[in-house]
Amino acid sequence: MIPIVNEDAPRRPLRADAARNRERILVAAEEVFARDGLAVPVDTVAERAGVGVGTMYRHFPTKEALFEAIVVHRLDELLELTRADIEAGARGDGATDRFFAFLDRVGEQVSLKHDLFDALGAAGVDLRSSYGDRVAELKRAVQLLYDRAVAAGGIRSDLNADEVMQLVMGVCHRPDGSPADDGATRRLLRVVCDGLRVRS
Amino acid sequence: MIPIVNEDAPRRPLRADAARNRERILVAAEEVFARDGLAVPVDTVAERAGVGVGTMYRHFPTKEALFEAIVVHRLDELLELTRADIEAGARGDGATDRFFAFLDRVGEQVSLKHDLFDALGAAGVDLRSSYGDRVAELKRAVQLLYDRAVAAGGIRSDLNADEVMQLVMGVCHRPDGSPADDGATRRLLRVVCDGLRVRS
DNA sequence: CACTATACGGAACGATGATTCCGATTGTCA
DNA sequence: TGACAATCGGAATCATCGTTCCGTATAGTG
Repeated sequence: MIPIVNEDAPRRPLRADAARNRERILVAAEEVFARDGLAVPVDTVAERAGVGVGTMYRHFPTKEALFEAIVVHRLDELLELTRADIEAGARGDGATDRFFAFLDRVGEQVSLKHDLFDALGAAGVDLRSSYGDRVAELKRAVQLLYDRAVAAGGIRSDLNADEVMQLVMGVCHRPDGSPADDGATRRLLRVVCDGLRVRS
Repeated sequence: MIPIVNEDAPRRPLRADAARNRERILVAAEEVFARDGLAVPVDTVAERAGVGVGTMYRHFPTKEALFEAIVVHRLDELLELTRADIEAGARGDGATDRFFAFLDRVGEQVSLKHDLFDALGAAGVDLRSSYGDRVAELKRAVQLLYDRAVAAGGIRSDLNADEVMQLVMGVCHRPDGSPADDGATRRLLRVVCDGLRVRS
């Protein structure tokens, strides 16, 4: 129950070079994971950061840990936007459009950040990751916005948050070496959104 | 230009046990690749076939080669159905429904056979695989059925075969350890099809 | 400036998975 | 049935990748 050590308070400030390297590693990892997802070898990140692997492992005890650091950051950004959407809180006519705009945003992130896709994909399978609660929150947000749009009468009611996520993720995912986007992803997402609308 | 040996004609008939093992390997691979996709270790296939890895490698010089044998078979089945659809050849009212039924079939295969997904996904990236021409044919078929449905006035016209495939594949793909289906996939595909319809 | 705790780099290690090799086995044919 | 080529099985090998270790370098401090 009571943790032996307080993990939140750093024992002491990092040495200057250590702090610098930690930052470099995070920046490099953000780029590399975005491009190639979790599959990329750790050496790639280290090289890109201009740092030895040993250094990486001092800062992040495991590849997973580094990945999680990135993904948690990504999810926090996404949740920030989401909260804005929720609080803007249209329940009337705006609800449907707001929901679609939200899906657009999620879709854009997923198609841009390969790591987000991997994380959310894996999250479906195992929710015990350290960002599991954030994923749960995201899912709750999706469900809430979806329910509001349903209540506003704009979209079909026979889905749930998981299924909506599967639609967006599936459609917006871009396989590894695929060429530039030129708006195809957005167009596809629009097809899905049209499909969600109630038949007029 | 002229091949030194004719690869199509087997030098001599296979020995009885060899033929039996070859068949077992194919059966095992079909099951295992369907369940786990290309990611599964070759030993799993060998074990399932009740055969040593060495035996596998005598029959298929590479993991890729075995995988291709399976996928080519899968694609041929799919193309068979597709040709039936094409020749049934409705150009009028039926074209849209026929197109959707076709997508249903593709979606079902993709969600059932994990290997098909891997193969088609990779095919987008590198078309030089030995089944590349079959994929190309499938794509042509999709385009044809799509064009007919568009001509019949049933669906939107701003997509192409690649994009239609991406929609279906993304939506129907089932991540590795995911639970049983209970019709969710079909429901999602229906959303997509509704999205493809022209607004009434 | 010297001293030491901290941090660094990258070679070495361990696990996993594809592929190769070779002594043992077995089908086929006379 | 005996001989032999085809085939088999699975241990050994090679490559990749995550992780650990340890000798070296350096920021911080007096």
